[in-house]
Amino acid sequence: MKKYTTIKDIARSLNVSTATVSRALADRWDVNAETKKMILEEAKRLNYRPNPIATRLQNKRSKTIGLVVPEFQSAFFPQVIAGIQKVVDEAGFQLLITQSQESNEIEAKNLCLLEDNMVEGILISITRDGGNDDFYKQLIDSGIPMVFFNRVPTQVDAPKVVIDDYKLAFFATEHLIYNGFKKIYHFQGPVNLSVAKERKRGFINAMKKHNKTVDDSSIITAGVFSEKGYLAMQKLIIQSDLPDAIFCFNDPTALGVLKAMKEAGLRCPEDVALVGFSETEIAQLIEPPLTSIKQPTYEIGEMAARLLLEQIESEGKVPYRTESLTAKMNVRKSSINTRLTK
Amino acid sequence: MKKYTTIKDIARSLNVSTATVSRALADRWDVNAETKKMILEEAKRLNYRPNPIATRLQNKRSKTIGLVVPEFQSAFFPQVIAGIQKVVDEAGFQLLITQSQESNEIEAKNLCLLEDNMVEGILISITRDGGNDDFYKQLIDSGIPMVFFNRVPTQVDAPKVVIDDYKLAFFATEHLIYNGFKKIYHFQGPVNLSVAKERKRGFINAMKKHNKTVDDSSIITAGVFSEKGYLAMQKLIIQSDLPDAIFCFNDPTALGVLKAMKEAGLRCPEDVALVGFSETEIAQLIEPPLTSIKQPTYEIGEMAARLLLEQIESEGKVPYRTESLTAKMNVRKSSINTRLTK
DNA sequence: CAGCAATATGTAAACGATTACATTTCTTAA
DNA sequence: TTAAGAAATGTAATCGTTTACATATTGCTG
Repeated sequence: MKKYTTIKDIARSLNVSTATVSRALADRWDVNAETKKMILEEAKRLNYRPNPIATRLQNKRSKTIGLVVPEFQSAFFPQVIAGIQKVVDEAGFQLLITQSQESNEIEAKNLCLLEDNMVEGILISITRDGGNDDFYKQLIDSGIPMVFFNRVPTQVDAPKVVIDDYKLAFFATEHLIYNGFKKIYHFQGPVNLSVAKERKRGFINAMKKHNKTVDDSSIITAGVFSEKGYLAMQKLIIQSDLPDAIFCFNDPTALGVLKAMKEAGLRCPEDVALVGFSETEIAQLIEPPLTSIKQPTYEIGEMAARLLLEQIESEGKVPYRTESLTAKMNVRKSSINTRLTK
Repeated sequence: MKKYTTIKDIARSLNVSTATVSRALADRWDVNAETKKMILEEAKRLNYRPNPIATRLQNKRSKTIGLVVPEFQSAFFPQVIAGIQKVVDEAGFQLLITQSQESNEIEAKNLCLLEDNMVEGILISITRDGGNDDFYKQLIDSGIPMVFFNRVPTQVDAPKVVIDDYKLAFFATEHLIYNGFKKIYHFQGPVNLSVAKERKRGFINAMKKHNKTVDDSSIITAGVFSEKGYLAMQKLIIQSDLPDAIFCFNDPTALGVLKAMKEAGLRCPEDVALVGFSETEIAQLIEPPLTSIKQPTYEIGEMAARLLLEQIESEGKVPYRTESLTAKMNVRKSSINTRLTK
């Protein structure tokens, strides 16, 4: 095990008390300028580094915040994490990152782990199965602030960071309608997820506004991964029940749909147009480039971290608020009606 | 701030000393069975949880290992991290994840942070600029074991986990040659990266073996991101200096190349065939599906974590070893010579 | 010159846990 | 009967840092 220089080493070598050293290093007013200089020099010479563990024990603060995300295979969460990291680093906190792998059980285990590590607050985006509402409430009651982002529980009262999924789903659907597509389907996400519900609601209301019928057959559950989109689309192709446009819950789903289409010799957007959601770099790289909703991923992370730090510093005295960030629809070739433009 | 139950609370409430409580909780032999039972019950009643910070200070072990990756926007590192997490969790260690953002400076900062947090070991994949060799050596000398994976330094003596980049690059190139492509180029990665050097070496030697000339014009530097591949390909197109196949350093580069090709009306593989490296899910989803080398990402993470734990537990008494895992080439449409098959 | 700030430093307790050593009580063998 | 050992528990130091309080020295005012 490595031997570190401690405050005692400095004190001994300089014949002063550890208290003085501590004060000098903390740059307090009540220590002689010369002594301070001497101590700082000696500290440098001995390559002194404060032991954060001791500091934390003394200050009764872990200076750590916990993070729980469903996964980080897709590009979305890594980008959010980058934003979180920045804010958390600047505030001198550390980040403990965990993955729930879309399982409520693992999520609960992760939360316990974070609690055991005395995190001062928790950032979380819940699993697609809806998470552990009671546990969240318990943690918050016990004094650990939580901030939810992106995937948030409806029944828990806490700060949240979201985008206006409803509005953007509405826009996306209207965009397809204005482009002259007649038979529009929605491939919805996991039914337990509030974001999925909101996007679906946006789709339905936009359709209704334009007097288009929405029935059971026009809303198909297709999960979060490309595989599910692929299978769902294959099924439609076999049934010969093809819409002329699909608004997908997210980009991976849309990519899966596209794959199934290509295999069946269908062309996008000529045969079926597509719109995705929460785009990543790939949207622009594939053929055809995919129309999608660009979420401010980095900013979501920053904002969530800020709200949490706010709760921590204020010791829960600041009222909860929900921040809704604006996203943007990027129209690309996959949703342009070629018949209309000709 | 939350109030936790401590060992003192239990001791006080039961009128025993903290030493006895500590011993009972650690399940030592020298404590009366009844006392032990009483203490365990009281601990449960008071919902006692040991304070990990105090334990670490006392034991001088942080039970934490640090991780430094260049980024986690691409799918590669997140998958590796998943493998690391598993092993590290099982060993009862925690993982402190940091990102160097491909900058040597940030990497050095991250390493300092990890050192300050008394991590017991470090897992690292270095930046594309070649990292901080001297710093690594210094850390290892000071007693912090390090294990390098994927992107490893050549000058530092330490355990490493890699795949046989040379061999697979050789195979990939031969695959293109066997497919009858005549003019084959290599878009190489950052010149400071050993993996880039190895892949280039594989390319060159495969070409030589088959008596094909390799000159300056057939090896083009294109970095790690799709943007660079895109720009490099645009340049070739403008110069009308088109090969009939390109072996790319990685998939993002290949995707960038593909984008430039599509914009120029070129078709893959008919006009230019492509092979990528270290594939992710997208390789199968794009059109045409991309031939690429599939790395055992999860296993790389597991192996790296295991080697590190081995170093930690043995206190550096186990000799260093380099593990080379096997990767696999997945041949897809992007590299099939259509002229040949007809 | 008494008395009081202001300045600078030291002493010691504290954070929560662990553990070497000391102490007490009880067995047990010679 | 007694010395030695086992069994169970307590005392106090320790990890590295912070800080309330005590102390000592100096300068300044009336």
